[in-house]
Amino acid sequence: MVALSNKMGGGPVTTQTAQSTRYEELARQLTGIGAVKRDLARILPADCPPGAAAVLTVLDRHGEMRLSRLTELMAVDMSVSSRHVTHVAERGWIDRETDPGDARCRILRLNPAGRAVLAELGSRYTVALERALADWSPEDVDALNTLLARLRSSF
Amino acid sequence: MVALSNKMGGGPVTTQTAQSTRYEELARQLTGIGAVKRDLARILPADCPPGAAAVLTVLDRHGEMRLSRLTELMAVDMSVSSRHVTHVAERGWIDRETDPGDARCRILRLNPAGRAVLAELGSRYTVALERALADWSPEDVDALNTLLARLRSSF
DNA sequence: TATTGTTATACTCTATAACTATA
DNA sequence: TATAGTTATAGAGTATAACAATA
Repeated sequence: MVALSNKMGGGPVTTQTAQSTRYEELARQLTGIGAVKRDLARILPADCPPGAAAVLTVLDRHGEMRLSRLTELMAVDMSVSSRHVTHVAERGWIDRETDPGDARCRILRLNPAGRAVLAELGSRYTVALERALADWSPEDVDALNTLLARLRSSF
Repeated sequence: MVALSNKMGGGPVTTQTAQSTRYEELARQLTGIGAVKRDLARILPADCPPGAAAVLTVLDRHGEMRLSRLTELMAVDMSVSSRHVTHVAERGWIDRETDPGDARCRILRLNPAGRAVLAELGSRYTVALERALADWSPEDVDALNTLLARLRSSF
């Protein structure tokens, strides 16, 4: 790993300075990607802010769970996920059923109304991204997805 | 473009549903990347929040400019960049000099103090990313940088 | 009158800390 | 006593709209 990280993409061994630049560039790109995220957030329905959409998405992908696990998957503080969950529960998009094994916990479960919201979100995202990435090959989109997933798991 | 966007990466023609999934996956990944950004934001100096760091970075990359151009490059509303600029100017990291050609504008210019802050930021980012991405090849980091840059320009 | 910037206000996300209920 | 979750509070980012100054 150390040896590899000392090689440039297209050439021979490089300096520590060039190494730093590569990582600094990644930091810059991640900062800049905020604009893309803001653009996507703007297309959400008015009563479904990004945090609420994230709750629905995680429950759809990983199935029913307790708040502690949702918190872990969202990588935020539990106070944050708790508020987002309250938001989606108040709108009837998830059900909260007391955990039979531990009365302190409730099982969070996506319901049909939540699935409908999720379908609407997916549709809007798809329309927006299809338009923006019209000149991307599917392979490139997949490559970006793969690298982003790997980046997340590296943290 | 349309023909291409109807092919899967590793197989034959696919359905509209699978197409949507690819874009929805990208939306999910972009949402999830927020956790990485929060991690990186945590390593910033206390008096240099992400918005301030972004101002310094853009001025370093693109040279002196007026607020209107900075706003464009940061892809935010001018009210936002104006506040960030005030923040870094109050700390003496940039100079604001009246534009000779238009008294409404001021030229924003990174000064030595700002460059010192920027060097510190770069150092912290590099340390954090070197640790987190220890098992990444330089080629993969470069590939991610390239795709992220392309994503930004597609919006 | 149009443009550049600033500021007031409001909303969302986030974390820390104090608190409640249950194990 | 320890853990799951809630809520109060505060800080940061952002956008809209009203405003000031200059072109």
